[in-house]
Formats: sequence, structure tokens, C-alpha cells
Amino acid sequence: MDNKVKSTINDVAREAGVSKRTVSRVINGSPSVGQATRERIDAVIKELNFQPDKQARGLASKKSYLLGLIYDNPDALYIDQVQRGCLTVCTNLGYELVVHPCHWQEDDFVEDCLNFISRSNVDGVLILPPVSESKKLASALRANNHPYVRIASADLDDHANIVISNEREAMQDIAEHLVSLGHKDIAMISGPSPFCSSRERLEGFTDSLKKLNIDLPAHRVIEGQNSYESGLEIAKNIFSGTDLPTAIFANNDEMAAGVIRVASDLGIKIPEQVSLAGFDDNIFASRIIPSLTTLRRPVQEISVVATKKLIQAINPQNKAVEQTTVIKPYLITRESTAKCIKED
Amino acid sequence: MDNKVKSTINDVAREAGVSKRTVSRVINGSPSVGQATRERIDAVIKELNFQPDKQARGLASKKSYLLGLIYDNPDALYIDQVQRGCLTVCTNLGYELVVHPCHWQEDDFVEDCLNFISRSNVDGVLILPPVSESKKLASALRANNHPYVRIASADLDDHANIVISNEREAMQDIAEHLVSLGHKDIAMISGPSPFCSSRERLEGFTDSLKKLNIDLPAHRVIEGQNSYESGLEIAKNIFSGTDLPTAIFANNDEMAAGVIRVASDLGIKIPEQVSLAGFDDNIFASRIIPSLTTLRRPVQEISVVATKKLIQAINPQNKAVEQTTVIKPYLITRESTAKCIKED
DNA sequence: TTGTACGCGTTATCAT
DNA sequence: ATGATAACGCGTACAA
Repeated sequence: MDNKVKSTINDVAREAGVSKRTVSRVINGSPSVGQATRERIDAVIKELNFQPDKQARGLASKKSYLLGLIYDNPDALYIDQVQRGCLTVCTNLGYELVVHPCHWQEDDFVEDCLNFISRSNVDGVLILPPVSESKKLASALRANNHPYVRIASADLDDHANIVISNEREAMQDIAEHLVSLGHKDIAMISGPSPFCSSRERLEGFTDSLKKLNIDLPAHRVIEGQNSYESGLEIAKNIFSGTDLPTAIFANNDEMAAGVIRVASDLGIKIPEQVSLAGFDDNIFASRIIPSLTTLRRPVQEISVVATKKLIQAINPQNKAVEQTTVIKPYLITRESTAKCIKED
Repeated sequence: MDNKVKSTINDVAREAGVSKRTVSRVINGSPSVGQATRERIDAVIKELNFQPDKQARGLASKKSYLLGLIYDNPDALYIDQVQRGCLTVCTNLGYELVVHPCHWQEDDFVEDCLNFISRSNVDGVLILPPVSESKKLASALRANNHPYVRIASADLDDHANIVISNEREAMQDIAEHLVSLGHKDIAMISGPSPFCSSRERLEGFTDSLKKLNIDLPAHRVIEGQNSYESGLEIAKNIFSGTDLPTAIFANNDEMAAGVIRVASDLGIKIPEQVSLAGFDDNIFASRIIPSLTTLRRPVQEISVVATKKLIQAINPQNKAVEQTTVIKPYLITRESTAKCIKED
């Protein structure tokens, strides 16, 4: 196997007895190449194990065949799934994935991302929540003509530039699930109010419950920070009161895990006394005791769609294939929710 | 801010009134540039916000300033930490990180990795366990002169090419911890025997216990698959027996989580009846009930060292700074281990 | 349908 | 210490 010698387009051209311009045409799938010529060149390409050099290609065409992944998300599992989904598309189309964690709360974060893009020469970027909610970043990218696709939980951009996880609608499923179990006094530990996802979930939950004739009063909504510690703190508050809700929805599994911990410490049985549900289907949602009823985003599917959109945005000449834009999370029922035993 | 126009080395040269060769020298820190010239050029570089183009640089110098990360590891948290550690070094030195998950059990995996390297033009690769244990991959890389650094749990390469997590020695800590709590009848759920890490941990545990005059008999060692499901299965076996061990060490937190689940289902109290410890300090180790005593690898620190080594391997002209090679995991004590109550 | 010639932004060779 | 000039591998007007 002549792996050692990297053959160039010139080698292919010489070997096939054509000019390198024609080889270039074949590589890039130009239609104006004779059938016979194309086959001959294809054969030589295989024989020589030729792969166009990304650097040279980039230098000449202003394309790097690199995609950037911008995120600032403590959920490693989420990131990992996004990366894997993304790469299934990338590899097929000759793209590579360059990762860029950032700190979106910091002042220079937009500059930092812009800097990353020009440094690395990525052709476009995928932006994960919650960074994807940044209006500033999106405008900056648009202003600099950088192709991008956001993954977010609300409809905050042109549909060519976004894939939406419809969390508002997904909340209907958990609302119906809890109500069908007989719960009427339900509490919600919401996420940080600046996040779209928090608002979508809170409003989706409230609305869905209302449709089922259940009220979610203000005192039953407590804002958390989406962290385990925050879950601990709020759970202590809830459980120290005299009238407990019969069910709790936590904005994510992290906080739900905090609730489980406090309940366990206080001897409160989940789901016997209080039902509990989370959001994410985080890795420990199925491991924890009791295992968590939760809503799972089809993360990998979402990132596949997003990557396809991004590559489409980078290559506008390919006529736009219609792409999905909205994907709904779905309910996973486990041990932490059960029939409400409280009498009316 | 003239962000829009990307200035080139020519702009800098013209503006500074020198040839571009000199600018190039300044960029690359060549010593043979006059003090005054250097300062003038530096000023222009700042003024024009000039950044050398990676593509062009790569084409000319055969360096892409891209680093590859090769792994096949279900533990997303581990990967994420590696990436973050790696990037702290990368960003400072002008490198970017390209990720490449692979399937190291498959036949063409070496070829796939080689392919990735030539496709992406990465200057070198970081290899994570368990892929890092592959002798075939390492030889192939060496044969093709591809710089690489492995992160592994045993001393299986030249110290310039490896960072070792000394798990054998770390096992001494958990052994001492359990014995100091009075445990004498200890079981171990080991990892898949083909993995170095499994062997290191098993032998390390056995030896450490022996030094403490505790025997780890063959029937107390059960081989697992490092998966939650595998933990479930083995735990069912152990707990269905008549004489239970007083402590169990599981090769990772995933399997330990399985043990906790089965114990909970069977009404066996951890740590009251059986102490339990894991390895990794996985995300749920601190969330699960009871929280897990475990061994944590300083993953981020390890990946920082590994990345530095890799960049050093890529640029051999920089005189080798002495680098750490061995880093020991450390014990984290939580709820799942307690005093042995069983009488002698 | 195919080929020629040049340019992309940088590094490297060899002078001076 | 500095500079002219040729690579590097590929894409692309323009020509044929």
C-alpha cells in the first residue's frame, strides 16, 4: 500500500493523460466532462488513492471544509451527541468539525467567536443553546457574512438558519401525563428566566395545564438555575412547607436530581407522595433511583438536520432541499411519576 | 473596526516598508530581525489586525495548525473534559481541535484514522483510552511519521508519546480506604480483561489488598463490561448468593450505579450492609443515592499535559521541556462506603 | 469537452 | 539583517 506518498492532482492528470483542469472538474463534479474521460480519471484517482489537499483547496477557493461548533453548555452528553450527529453528515461530505467552547456571559464573547472563525477559517458555524439565543452573535455573523445555523428552542431566526426544538409543545405531553395520573396541585421549578428555553417550557406548561383545567399559580412556580445545587435549595424550600404539591416538574434533570436527593434525605417518597419529572433525559435520568420521567430531545437528529442546513448555507448553488425546521421532544415515562393518591 | 477586510502579509509588508519575507520572519519569531524593524512590523500587524492565513501557511509549510482528537468512549463527560483541557493549550498556541470519534473494534479502524489524518491534515493526534491501547494504531502512526500522544493507564509507549494515568497505584488508596473501614471480604467487579485499565486496576487492587493482608480470591472477582447493564447483571448474581461480601469495588461508576439499583430493588442497604466504590467520578457519582465513593482522574490536567507534549512532538526544534508523564487519580470519599459492621 | 495560465497567502531557498 | 523569487496544490477566467 503506497500510503506514504501523497499524490497530487498533477500526478492524477499525468497518469490519466489529461490536464489538471479536467481532473479538477471531475473532483468537483462538473457535468462538462466526457464519460470516458471521467471514468479514466476516476480510476486513476482510486489507483493513486488521491485526496485533494484541503489546505490548497481552501487557499484557492476560499473554502476550508471545516465546520465550527460553538457552545457553552455544561451538559457534556448533549454536546457529545451533537458532535456525533454532526460528524455523520460531515464525514460523508468531506467536512471536518472544529470545536469551540466559549463563555457567552463574558463581554468579549462575540469578538472571541468572530476571532475563532477567522483564525480557524471555518466555512460556517453551528451554534448550540444557550449561546444560540444570543442576538448579538447572530447579527455579527450575519454582518460578516458567516454562514451559521442555530439550534434553539424558539423561532428566533430565518428558518434557513435555525433548527427548533419545540419544547413549548412538548410540555403538553408531560402536562397531560401528570393530569392523567390525577395530579391537580402541581409545582414547577423553572429555568433561568433569561433563557428562551425556560420561557418556552414555563409557558407551554402553564398553557397546557390550563387547557386541562388545572391552574399553575404563581406561588407554585419557583425559578431555578438549572443546576443540581439549585435543585437542592428549591426542593428544601418546597418540602419545608406544609402543603406539598402532589407533583413537581423540574426544568431539567439536574434539578430533578436535586429534588430526589432532598426528598430522600427528608424521607419523602417519590413517586408515592410526590411525583417528579424532568427534562433532557440526561445520562443519570435512567440511573437514578427512582428513575426519572422526563422529556428527551432527539439531539442527534436535530444536529444532523442542522449540519445539513449549514452545509447548504455554505453552498448556495446546490438548489435548496426542503429541510425540517421543528423537532419535538418526546416523553419518556419512568418510575418518578405515579398516580396521585391525594383525595379531592 | 475594520474587521471586514482580512489583511495579508503583503499589506503588512507594504505598510511597514519591508519585504514580506521579513514579515514572515517576525511572525515566526525568527531571531535574525533587527530590533527596530521588528517593532515597526509588530505595530503594523496590530494596526491591521493581521492574522496569518492557516490555509496558506499550511500549504507552504506542511503544517495545518490543526490537532486531531481520536476516541471511542461512551463517557461524554470524559471527552468533554479532555476537549476543554486540550483547547486551553491549543488556543494559546494558535492550534485548533478537530474531533474524530471512531469505532476501534472494527476492522478498518486504523485505516479510518489514517484516512482522517490525511483528509483533515491535522499535524498530530491525541488518542484517548481505550483506543490509545491499540498497538496497531500506534505502529501505523509511527510508520507514517504522524506525531501522536496517547493517554492511557499503562506504560506502553515512549514517554514522549504518552501520558499515563497511574490507576494501578490509585487502587492502593481505595484498598486502604476499605480496609481501614474494617472490610475483609471484598469483591471486585472488574472491567473487560482486554483493556489495560482493567488489568491495571485489578492487579493494583489485588496487590494492595495483599499488602494489607487481605485476600481477593478468584470467586470474588467477576468480569463486567463497564456498562450499567453489566453492573445490573453482576449485582443480581452477587446479591443472590448466601454469603455477601461486605464491600464491592466496581471498575467504573456506571457499573456501580447498576449495583446501587439492584441493591435498592432487593432492599439491601448501601453502605449499611455493603459498601460500594467505583471509578471515574462520573457525573452521577455525586448525584446518585447513596453518592459514590470513587477514584477521579484529573482528566483536564492530563489532557493539558498531553496536548503540550503533542505540540512539542510536532515542533521538535523547540528544545524539549521536561514534561510530566504520570498522573495519579485520587480518592473521593462519599456515602457509599462505611464501617464494616460484620463481626469477625 | 478540454487545456493554459495565473492567483490564493504563506514559507523556503538563495542571494546580498 | 534583509529581499527577490520560487514553490506549495488547487480552482478558475479565458481560450481553444
